[in-house]
Amino acid sequence: MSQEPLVSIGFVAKRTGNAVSLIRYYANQQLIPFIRTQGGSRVFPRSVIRRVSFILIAQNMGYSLDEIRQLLHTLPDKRTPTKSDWAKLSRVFNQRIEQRIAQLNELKSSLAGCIGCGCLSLDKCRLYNKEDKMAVKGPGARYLLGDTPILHK
Amino acid sequence: MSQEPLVSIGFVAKRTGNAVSLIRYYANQQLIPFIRTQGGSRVFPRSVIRRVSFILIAQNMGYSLDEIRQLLHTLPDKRTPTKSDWAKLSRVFNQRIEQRIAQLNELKSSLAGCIGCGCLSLDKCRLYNKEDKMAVKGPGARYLLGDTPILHK
DNA sequence: TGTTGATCTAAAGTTCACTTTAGATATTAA
DNA sequence: TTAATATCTAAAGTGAACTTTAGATCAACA
Repeated sequence: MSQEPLVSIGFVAKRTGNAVSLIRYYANQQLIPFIRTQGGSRVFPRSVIRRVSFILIAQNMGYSLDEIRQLLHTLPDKRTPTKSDWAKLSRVFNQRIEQRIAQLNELKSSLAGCIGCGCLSLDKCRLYNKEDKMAVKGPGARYLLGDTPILHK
Repeated sequence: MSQEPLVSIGFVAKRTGNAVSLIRYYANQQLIPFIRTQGGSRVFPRSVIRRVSFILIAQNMGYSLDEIRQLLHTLPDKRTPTKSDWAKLSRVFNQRIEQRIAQLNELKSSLAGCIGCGCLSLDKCRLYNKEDKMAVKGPGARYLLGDTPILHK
């Protein structure tokens, strides 16, 4: 396959700061590649450390493991991902970060507008979630910070 | 108690864009106040709509329902929260938003530094999580984006 | 008055993301 | 070689945040 050095599950666990059971779980979930020794133990290309790190960050960003699996499928299976493979992936990722930051900024001003100053107008206060999975988990539209329009007269 | 208009569970559900079961759940979880009609139905002060909205936003920010319960306990039990009650709460909240934005910006530059440009140095790439609950769920330190120092020679 | 539709309860079920358990086999270090 | 440590599997358990189910009661209106 590749000349990449192979590492044990314990090594990966320690290096990424996680439990061995988690690494095994990710392996079983097809999130990280591995091969077996003659004895049956999993061994991993060293690059899975990077991959696990990516998974953790993506989770922190609100991606589910399923979505992460999709994302990682853009990486090559047969060879060790190169810098440019990762770079491509991280560009997508960066967009999400930007999006999320924008969202939080919006939230901030909404809070200021709706709660802070006491403006209760529906127009200004109601934030409509437009299908952004990262914004609000779960399906369907949700009205945020929307108090009743009755107060609005 | 108060002269605030009372609304049904279905009304709250519709107004906040959620299932009735969720509103009932939050009520049972002591996240939103309610009283009973003679017949046994829950009725809510209209202000719970605002409260529910707050819960949804806070969840989106990464707070657990437990933490949200804590946050909401700073609101008055006996009277309808005033603008300044909410304002106080939203200040705390705003700090978290700021924090989170800062964190995402850090993540962005780390991604640029570690993945984008191919710098694999451990010093630059490893992000140590310092107990920030919002940053990374789960206990203990996690090393993010940390690939091996061996490549660093 | 009847009949829809809303609400009730308690308990069980669901999904996600893991961890734990138990007993077996492998690998490494002394 | 022996003992300690690491890893294996399959299955069950966990906790958070809900939803679903079933059967009963309540409320609104034609």
